[in-house]
Amino acid sequence: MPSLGTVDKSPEAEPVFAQIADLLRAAIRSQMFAPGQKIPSESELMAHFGVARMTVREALAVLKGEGLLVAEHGRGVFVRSQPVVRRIASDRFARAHRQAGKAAFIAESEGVGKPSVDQVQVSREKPAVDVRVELGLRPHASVVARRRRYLLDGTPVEIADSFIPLTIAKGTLIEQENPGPGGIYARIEEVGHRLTEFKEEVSARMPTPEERQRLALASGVPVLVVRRVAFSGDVAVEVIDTVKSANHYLLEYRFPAV
Amino acid sequence: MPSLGTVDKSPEAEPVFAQIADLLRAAIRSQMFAPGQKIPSESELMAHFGVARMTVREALAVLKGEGLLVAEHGRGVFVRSQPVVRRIASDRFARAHRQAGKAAFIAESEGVGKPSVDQVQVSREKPAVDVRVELGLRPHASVVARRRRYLLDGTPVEIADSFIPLTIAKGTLIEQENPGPGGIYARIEEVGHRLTEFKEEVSARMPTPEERQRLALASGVPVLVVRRVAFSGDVAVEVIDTVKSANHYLLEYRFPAV
DNA sequence: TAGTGGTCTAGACCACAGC
DNA sequence: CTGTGGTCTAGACCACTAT
Repeated sequence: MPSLGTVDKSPEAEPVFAQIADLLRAAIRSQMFAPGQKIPSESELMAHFGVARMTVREALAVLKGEGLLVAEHGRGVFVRSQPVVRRIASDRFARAHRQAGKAAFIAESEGVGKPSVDQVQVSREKPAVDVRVELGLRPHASVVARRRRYLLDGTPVEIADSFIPLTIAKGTLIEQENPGPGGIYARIEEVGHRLTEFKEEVSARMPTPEERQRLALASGVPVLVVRRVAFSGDVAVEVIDTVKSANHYLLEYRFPAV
Repeated sequence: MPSLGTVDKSPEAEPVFAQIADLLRAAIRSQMFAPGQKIPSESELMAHFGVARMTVREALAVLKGEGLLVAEHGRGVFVRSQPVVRRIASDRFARAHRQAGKAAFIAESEGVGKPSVDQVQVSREKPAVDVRVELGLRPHASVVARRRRYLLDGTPVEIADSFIPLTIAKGTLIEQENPGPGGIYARIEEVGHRLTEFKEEVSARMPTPEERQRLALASGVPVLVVRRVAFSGDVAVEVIDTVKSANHYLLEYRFPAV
């Protein structure tokens, strides 16, 4: 084991677990432990620092929470290798893509990996209040809800729930599992709602347990929460709520100076 | 203490700490424990579930990591009250704001709170490689770096590091602590670089310890990382790296369908 | 089988908040 | 002073991985 330094156990010093976390963090940053590499076992760290196991584990918990380490049961603790980031430009909704039969997720996946979709659920329902207001619907109006998960090379990267007013989606392929070439937006334009503008609201938070499970997130990985509203003139024709693994996404926006 | 249910300690059941975390999470979601309210103490939870203290603490650690709970030493553990979210639209860089003497952070703070800036550091330096490439500079070119922290009603919300080519900033107010009315962008336009476009790249991750300290972040709060590049025609005139508390920000972008 | 991390116990002493 | 959470010890048994 490479030299990790020692800790100061005097009462006025920092907590020992914090010192160990700092030393390990510095070792990782300095590449003493490279991404993907195994760090010393808990037993070795106990011996090296002369502390109890829980103290070592607390230090490791700090670094797992920062997303720097991942544990693999029975194998060891490893430095998390940096993820491949997907750069998504805001032209991913270009009409040219739709006319070429590409839905947005397929367009943005080009050159990154093989896109796929699963856990598709389509239903008619009463929308939540905020969705209803965003769509400008009357209190008892219905929407078609499309819920699904997107994967890249088999790795789940995004959960997406779309809501389209029933008056637009009724009887179209939007109500089927497979909405056809060009995706939902192509179908919406076919029934006469030419898309003119998008609005996206971006925030971040820690995932819920269900999101962690569906996105197969390691601890210490937040999610990007994006709500997009598609407009045809002044009328909103779709609201989509997406939850993206922050590991896999980098969103790019361009806008003119006005 | 309200009824929290019981745990199943049989070997084939879920780990006890996970069950306790689930029960507490459900109690919080169902408003049994409302935001800001104190949850039962560790001793009470130990007695209620009949487990050791470390088991209770592990359950609490899970919920702290999710951002649902915060501990206050000597007082108790509390349900985190939901933060005020700042909605920031992408017109915050409008020239009209600059001409009214408002820098971007002041413009975006209107109606939200009282903006302020501290920890200002201005220096000339060699930029990091990625900044240099983004600015299209030659290998030994220098930039003016402006580092500062933004606060809203005294609460730190954002760390921002700007880099402006020395050829643009030299001898202007950009090299002073206070860049004057309208901010940096006003000064850049004054020396003949009319801004035409912005690019923003948005991602999220857990904060480093330094960022946690400077932004006064509770555990379980990620940061939004935004790099913005300002363009005058084809030439990049500024790169700014911002780290924002995800608690306080909701970014809004609008873009036309093309 | 040996070594790893995952869970859990039953204590201890400390620092801080509030009465 | 009491009760709270923060830190730490020294064990135990389990589940998983690799050989």
